[in-house]
Amino acid sequence: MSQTQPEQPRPRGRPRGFDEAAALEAALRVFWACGYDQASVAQLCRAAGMPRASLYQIYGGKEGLFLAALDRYAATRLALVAAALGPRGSLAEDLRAFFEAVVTLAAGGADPPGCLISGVLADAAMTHPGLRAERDRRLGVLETLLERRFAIAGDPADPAIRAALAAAAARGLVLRARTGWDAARLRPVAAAAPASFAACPVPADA
Amino acid sequence: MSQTQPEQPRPRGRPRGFDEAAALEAALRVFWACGYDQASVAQLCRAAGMPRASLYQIYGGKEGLFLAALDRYAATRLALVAAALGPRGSLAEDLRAFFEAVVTLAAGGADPPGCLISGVLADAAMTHPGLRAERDRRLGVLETLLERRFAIAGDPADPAIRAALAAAAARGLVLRARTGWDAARLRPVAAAAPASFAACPVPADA
DNA sequence: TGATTTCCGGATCGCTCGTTCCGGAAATAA
DNA sequence: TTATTTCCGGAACGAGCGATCCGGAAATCA
Repeated sequence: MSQTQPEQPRPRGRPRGFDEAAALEAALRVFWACGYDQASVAQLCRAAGMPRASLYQIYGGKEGLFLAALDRYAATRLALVAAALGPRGSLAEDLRAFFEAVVTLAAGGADPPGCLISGVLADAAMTHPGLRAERDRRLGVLETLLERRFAIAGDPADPAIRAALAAAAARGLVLRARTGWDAARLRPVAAAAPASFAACPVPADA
Repeated sequence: MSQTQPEQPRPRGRPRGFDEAAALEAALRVFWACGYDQASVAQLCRAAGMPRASLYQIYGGKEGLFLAALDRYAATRLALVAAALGPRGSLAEDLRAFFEAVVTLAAGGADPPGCLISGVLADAAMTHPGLRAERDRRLGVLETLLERRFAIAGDPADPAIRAALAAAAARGLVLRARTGWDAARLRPVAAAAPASFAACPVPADA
């Protein structure tokens, strides 16, 4: 009861001198704040307290570290946004919670402004073909989540189109957060979104 | 009547061996396709048919060339989007023309996908402080245009908020264009936007 | 024609980057 | 202790970047 030994009794040689999870979190925030290309390996190692050699040993390189950071980002940040959608109240109520979660994520203050996926990853994928598939997969998640929620609400129009439009609005808000708009300025805009995307009965092709 | 001599009789020394307007247009497209940092001076000069020395002579450097490209972009591309807003018809009709112009600009096929301002400039400003003011000014133009149009329509709610939301949706569409969505895929989403932003009577704070 | 002004092509300079390599240090296993 | 395995700190490499410089070439002016 004095010690917990959840897994292996001990690795073999000299143990690591840094906390892997804390290092990944620090690297994630550097990528988030600076962007993929502008975050230098030296800066990442310094912030993470991780030796250069260990970065290449564990993640294979800068790109591998970035992919691991994306996983952590999805698990710790996007999970909150996804949970806000997930049906709890009316469509308008859940959309309200969703857009509020988006504003908190993008301009909450605790983390760098903007979004690691729609901002940093989407941009990095333009010049690093190895990140294209990751970008397409990660971006598609939001449309899928919204489409499911619209479908549950029995929305009369094509849920995929409503989802794509709501996702676009969310990403436009996030872009504004990255350009300096704070939460107080974004919140009234986000508050107007549910009425636009849920209250309107139908896109009205007539 | 055989020749037109609009301005100076002649510059003094050896004349330039390239067309300045065509060179700027070519540089604009390189920035648009590659991004600011990824567009190397060598690549810009090659595409523009402009010698390195002339670039520094005329524009002072890479950043000066980029600012000139932004001016050209606003004059030749954004003018179309602004004109679509009108006012020419009803609010819904003008919004329909606006979002269609946005899709054409961002995924029309003739130019690189995405937007030079909300994409390339917004990203470059993150790491080049000298571009921040330019970014804030250029981004604000769209909100201003939309706000004027909403105000003309006598929209019951705060026009600035409706404008910010519509601008966010437009930029989200543009982001999707940059990630590979073509015009055919974007158009139905854009077509659903006017009904969301114009038809709904009021954001409904109740 | 000769003098002057401007343009241009290429070499070069610092600088930063991601990556690799190597030897000493620290831990376990026998 | 001795042998073995793993981590770590720093030096070094090769490539690409933006920017500068210089001498020859091409045009106008006197």
